[in-house]
Amino acid sequence: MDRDKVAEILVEIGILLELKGENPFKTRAYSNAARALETLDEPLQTLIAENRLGQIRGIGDALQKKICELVTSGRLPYYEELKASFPAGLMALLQVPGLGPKKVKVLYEKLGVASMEQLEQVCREGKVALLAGFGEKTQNNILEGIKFRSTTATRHYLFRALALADPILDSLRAHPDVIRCSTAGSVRRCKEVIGDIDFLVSSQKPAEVIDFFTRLPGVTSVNAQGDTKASVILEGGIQADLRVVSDKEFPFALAYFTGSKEHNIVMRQRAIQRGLRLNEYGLFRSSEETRDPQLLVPCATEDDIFRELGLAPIPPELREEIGEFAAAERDEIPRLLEWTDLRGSLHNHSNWSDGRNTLAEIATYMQELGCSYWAITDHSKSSFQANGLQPERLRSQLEEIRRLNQRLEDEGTDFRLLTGSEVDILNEGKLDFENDLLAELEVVVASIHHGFSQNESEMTKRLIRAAENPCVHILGHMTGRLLLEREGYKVDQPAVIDACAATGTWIELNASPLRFDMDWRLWAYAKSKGVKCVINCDAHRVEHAGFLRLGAGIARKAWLTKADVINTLPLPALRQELQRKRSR
DNA sequence: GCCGTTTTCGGCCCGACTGTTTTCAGTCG
Repeated sequence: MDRDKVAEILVEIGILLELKGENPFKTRAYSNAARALETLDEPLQTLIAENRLGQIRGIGDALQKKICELVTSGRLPYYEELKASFPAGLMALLQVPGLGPKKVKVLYEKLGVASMEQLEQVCREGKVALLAGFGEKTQNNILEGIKFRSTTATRHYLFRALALADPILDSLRAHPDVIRCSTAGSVRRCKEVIGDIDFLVSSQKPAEVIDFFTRLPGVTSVNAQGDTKASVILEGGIQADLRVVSDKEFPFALAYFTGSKEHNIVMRQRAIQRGLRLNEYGLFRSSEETRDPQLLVPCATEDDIFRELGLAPIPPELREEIGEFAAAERDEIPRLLEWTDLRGSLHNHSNWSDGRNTLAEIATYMQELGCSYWAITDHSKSSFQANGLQPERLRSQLEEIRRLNQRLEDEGTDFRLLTGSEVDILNEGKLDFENDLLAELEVVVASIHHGFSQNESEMTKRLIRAAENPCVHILGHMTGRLLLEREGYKVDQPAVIDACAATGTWIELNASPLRFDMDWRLWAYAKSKGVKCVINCDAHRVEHAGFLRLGAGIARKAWLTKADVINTLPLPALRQELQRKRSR
């Protein structure tokens, strides 16, 4: 059994134990262990083989034994028995807003509720309101929650969240009673998908700001509204939360609400170790709960808080408790990539295959945007669904690109279109074009677009064989995943990374907000092997150039610097690097 | 179930809001 599946089961055990009413620290131990597994930077198999699993923080004797059992035998009777002790539909009830393990347990034990349908029925019959600890309002809220879940998704694309958040942030910023404001939460941490949008404001008149927020255009309903916070639903069903604090509290609240939860726990523990107490209102010289301003350690910004806790400032994107504390203690937080470091994209489409715009439109747009280059990598012939190019059409496209570039040169501009192809990786790793044609192209991206059902070992071999082709510069969207839509195909990504390291092949960070593939969690390994990243828009229309900014955000989350990313190079240096693999 | 500059037992991050209570439990972030 692989690592991700094991982590999934550990999370499930944690939830099942919560339903059983187990000690909350015990249940948390399971989700902590799952997280620890997800962020391993070496194969789980190796750790088990070398008996080093117990050295991982968060994995003790009991969990080590259970994980070994799962990996080696693929089964865990403890889990199976636990799972069998509850009906299958019970877990889903936890998805209803307002329902946690305690309430679900009561619903199950008192009313026999074991599915969403049964829950809806007992609510309609008025039975829920009669339970101890429940009431009319809870019953209605559950019905509302069921309805909400069935009509709107609970996870959203980052770019949708940003599109909603930016105008709200502008409105808040313009409000006379707002001193400082920011997004917080997963949006600020640049997670690939988000659950809700968090806003933080400092103000001396919180009531005015909260009232203003709940009446903003785009707000469809108000879930909760108090003295310091409000929760609303925006058009499209995305939940947005606002917190209002005093300006003195702002940096502490910003750090707190940016999270992640796991990151915050470590921050608090560090405070406790220093005889301090950290919460959203401040860092206090006290081991007791307090908000005494006399005891406050003054901090004007988040950076000051990190320094007080013996840490170099940690950028929001890195706050996932995946090694940022060790790095910040040693003052080794890298200077992360800025999106303005990027000079162009090396994987894009035109109307020659399934893109919207002509080559001339693309050249004009990208040049005006300030790019130095833009590769045209339309689909190859096997992607007939995407109007893939036959060799003859590709050769005539090359001609047109040369003519366009000549015109650009005559006009005295430095911007250039680069010729290229997103060539299909066929079954068994053969490419859709012969090498003599690929060798004529400046940029070759190799990607998988069909045959998704092959098993992991075949997929891995396909990708490795493509990487071994001297004409291939970049492996495109490694897993083919579409966020919130479909899982990627199974592939042993570390093995493919190893092959890229051995062959000098670059790996794409596909900046399409539906993909963000290869996943940010894997770049630390790639970087350790010396594999370079290319942040590509996979643009199908000129406006997709905006994806560069999102891709850079994900790259920051992956700890990447300017030096790790190929398309920060100016054109002459890029051309040299493109030649390098072919002359190996 | 994990963990140790409080070290092998007794802790484990912290506060706001809601609803059902009348002082608090559950949920959420």
